[in-house]
Amino acid sequence: MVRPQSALTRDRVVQAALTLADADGLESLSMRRLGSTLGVEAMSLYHHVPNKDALLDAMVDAIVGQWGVPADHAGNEADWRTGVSRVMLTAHAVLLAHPWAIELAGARPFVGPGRLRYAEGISMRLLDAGFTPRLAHQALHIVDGTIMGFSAQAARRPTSAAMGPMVDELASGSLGDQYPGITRTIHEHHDHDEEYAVMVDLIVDGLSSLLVAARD
Amino acid sequence: MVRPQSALTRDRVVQAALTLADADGLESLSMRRLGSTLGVEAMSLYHHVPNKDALLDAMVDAIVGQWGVPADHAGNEADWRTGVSRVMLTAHAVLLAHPWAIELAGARPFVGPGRLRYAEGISMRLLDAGFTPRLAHQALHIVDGTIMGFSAQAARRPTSAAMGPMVDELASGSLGDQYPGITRTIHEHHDHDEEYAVMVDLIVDGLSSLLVAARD
DNA sequence: ACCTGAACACCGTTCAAGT
DNA sequence: ACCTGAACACCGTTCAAGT
Repeated sequence: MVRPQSALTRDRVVQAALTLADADGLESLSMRRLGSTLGVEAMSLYHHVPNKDALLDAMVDAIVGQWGVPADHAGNEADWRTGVSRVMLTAHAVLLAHPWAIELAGARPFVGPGRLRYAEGISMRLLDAGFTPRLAHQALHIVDGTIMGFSAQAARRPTSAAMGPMVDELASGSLGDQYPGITRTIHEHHDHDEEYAVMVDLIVDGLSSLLVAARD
Repeated sequence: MVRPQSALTRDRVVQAALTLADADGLESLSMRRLGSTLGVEAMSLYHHVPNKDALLDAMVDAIVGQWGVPADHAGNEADWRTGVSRVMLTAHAVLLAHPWAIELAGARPFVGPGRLRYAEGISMRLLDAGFTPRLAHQALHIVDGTIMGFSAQAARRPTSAAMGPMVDELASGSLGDQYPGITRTIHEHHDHDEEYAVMVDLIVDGLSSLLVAARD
């Protein structure tokens, strides 16, 4: 009668999947392997999750749910910039801590509670600041696209092997005739986080302009 | 002695893969299936392509190579904005015509001739316009991230089934208490191409500000 | 109700064998 | 040199069977 404390639940399955993906990457996440980390046959998982796609959706939603929401700033409308910037920076950091989530999030349109929490946070903050519903909608897409696009760049492991032989040739300068522009810029060392901060400012400034323009 | 006109080449393999992915999606692209569209066993493909990953890299590079390069504008430096905008718009259109390329491009760091052509085009145009190498480098990342992030949004087929049940509930207004912000904005019909055009302007304006700031 | 084992219809890739 | 067939080590998922 005593229900074993190790009873499977949907939540334990998702958590174990997150742990496995963090440790060994997405390509190691098979139902059989996931089952074995839970001490159970693969087929048992199907009692708690309809199929692997649903599991992947739940994993992404758990990550997006960690992006947070803009703080309230005690009714200071002008501070929507701080709030939105902060969420964009947090989202980027969270994605980099779970790089597998980036390609998944880019490919799956699933909307769950985690994504809604984030979207609601941004939308509400912008509406409070005087954005029209239409402009808030567009701003959410802009914020979203920026987070995903920039995070994808940072997450792709730039190993020489994965990037291919041309990058080494570029770096050595031997392709200077054919690609003079990139040859001149490729050695600019870039602090990705700093670049992202510049991008976030650029976006928030842009949204600010859209807001002002819409007021006239 | 007559070499059969149907001889396999790396190029024919890649072309067939593009056609297959366009027609049936990435999940239908298996080596066995690809072989059969070429009238050949799967294993023959390995004489022209080292493995499937290399094939995927070649496919993405073929698509990125279609993004084009900024026109020269007869030495009119101020027109870097037109040139960069045009490439961003073309890139988006090309990606939407081959949606499978978006998730691939987001996941693979491979740099081939197609990507170099695009990167060289943008870099050169910016350097000509007076961007420092450092700023041109950063601008390329910004342009790249914007293209990928926004295209990913547009490419995810937003079928009700794939997005999950919460979107329908939101649309019906039944989650208005929990998510008042998105409930207020979700019905803003958005023309995605128009939104992207706004985003491109926002980015180009931002780059312009960075250029001006760097001059002081 | 929950878990299992065998099975089905696939994968990418190897390797020795054919021409 | 190029193509093949069989095989290996996997997949996600079904289904009937166990408790």
